[in-house]
Amino acid sequence: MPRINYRTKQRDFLLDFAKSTVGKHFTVEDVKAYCESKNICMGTATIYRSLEKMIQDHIINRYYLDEKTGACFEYVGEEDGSTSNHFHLKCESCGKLIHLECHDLEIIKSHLLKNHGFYLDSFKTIFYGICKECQNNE
Amino acid sequence: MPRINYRTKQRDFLLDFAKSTVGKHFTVEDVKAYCESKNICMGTATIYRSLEKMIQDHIINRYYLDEKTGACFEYVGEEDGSTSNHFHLKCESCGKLIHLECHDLEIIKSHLLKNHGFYLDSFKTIFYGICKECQNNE
DNA sequence: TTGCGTGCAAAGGTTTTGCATGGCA
DNA sequence: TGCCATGCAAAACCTTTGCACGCAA
Repeated sequence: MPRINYRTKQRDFLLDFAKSTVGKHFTVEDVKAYCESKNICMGTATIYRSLEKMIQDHIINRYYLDEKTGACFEYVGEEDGSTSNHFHLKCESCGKLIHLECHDLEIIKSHLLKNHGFYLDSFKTIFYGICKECQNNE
Repeated sequence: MPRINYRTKQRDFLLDFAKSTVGKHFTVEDVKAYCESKNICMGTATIYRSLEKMIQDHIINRYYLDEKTGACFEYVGEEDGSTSNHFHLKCESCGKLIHLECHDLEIIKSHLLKNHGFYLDSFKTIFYGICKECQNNE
């Protein structure tokens, strides 16, 4: 596959949209809807191919949720790779994505590395569960 | 949808298969292959419908990995949900899924709950990173 | 000019649904 | 006997691929 990224209208557009969703996630369906609302034509294949490249460039992260059909994407381009104590919590009830800065959770990384030889990628990993608000509502 | 679970050959068969995979996960494809090897006929729709019911009955758990290979299922019927210490580690390099039983990781759950009010679903959460073997190869 | 990027359509794979039949309670 | 469960096939969906053309470098 090609390695070079040409700068195109579509790529710029998609990148702008992704940036506008910081702290949330979006789906391919969301991109399509946004394109339609802006009267911009972008083929489905292009969306998938562009997203795929951005994933490989670590600009975007992809993950799958249980409730939804289809993949979810999240913009992570501006995050500092050295902040290894940034974690993502995803509420399975309300869908909210929580960005958590917590030094204590460093113990997870070191424990996994020392005791199990596993280097944790805290950017990619998403902790699923139930947030405080949703616990109270139940 | 119907609430009652009739006891049928197919359901028993599927449950037996699920139990035989404790500590690992399986896919719909695995179920099909097992059926074929045992010369038992079970339609794809039946597999999906039965699995769906078992999920609702909390007998099995479903989660999605990054590859487009479809859903993964795991038998959890005999585990105690309140003290579950079963975690999933996924190697981003070789793709291996490691099922890890580790009491020490309980500290993650309690820390997230006490300090951040977040109830961690350790069945659904997948820790992404690099396994020991792949670290040595690099 | 080169060859990556794009749009369209078709293909591929997974999961769901409709319907008639089978089988548990 | 009532009604859920099943098998088959088709449909619904999401995602990928093939191909010709467009466009950035």
